[in-house]
Amino acid sequence: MNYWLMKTEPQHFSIDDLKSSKNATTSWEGVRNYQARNFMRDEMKLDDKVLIYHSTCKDVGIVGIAKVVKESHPDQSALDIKSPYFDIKSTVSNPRWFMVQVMFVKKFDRIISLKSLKEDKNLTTLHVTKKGNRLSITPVTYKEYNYICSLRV
DNA sequence: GCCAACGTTGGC
DNA sequence: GCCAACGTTGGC
Repeated sequence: MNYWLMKTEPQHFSIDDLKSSKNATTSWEGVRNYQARNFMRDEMKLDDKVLIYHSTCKDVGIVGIAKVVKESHPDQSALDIKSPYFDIKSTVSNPRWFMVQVMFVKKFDRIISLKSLKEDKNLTTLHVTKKGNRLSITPVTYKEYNYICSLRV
């Protein structure tokens, strides 16, 4: 099993929005970065665990856990001309963008702030603590995942 | 709103 | 293939 961190902007789609979604499940649409796409398309497998991270907001950090419930399939929003994620270069026969579906697992009792992640000596290898990190989906090691879960319930 | 860091585009 | 220009991300 693999472990991941996925960023979301809570003013757009928060962990509470995920929890209150139908079946507590959402399609992770709108990723338009090749590296992040490749993780979803090639490496994210059923039941992989996902740390949900809130970015570009007042309280930045990891807020809870989700899991993969459907593996890679084409991101339909790229084909929808009315979608903000529309991409003219993506077609039905040759889709450019892929997504997975994730399901809410739990919300932590409180956020694990970016500040505390950065200060934690056990998490110096976590991608999100590194300067200039912009990738919206990053792999997390089993060790990092377990450690982060041990910080919160 | 600022700005550093990074990704993408396109001319050459 | 190089690289400058531009666009985006995201913390602060």
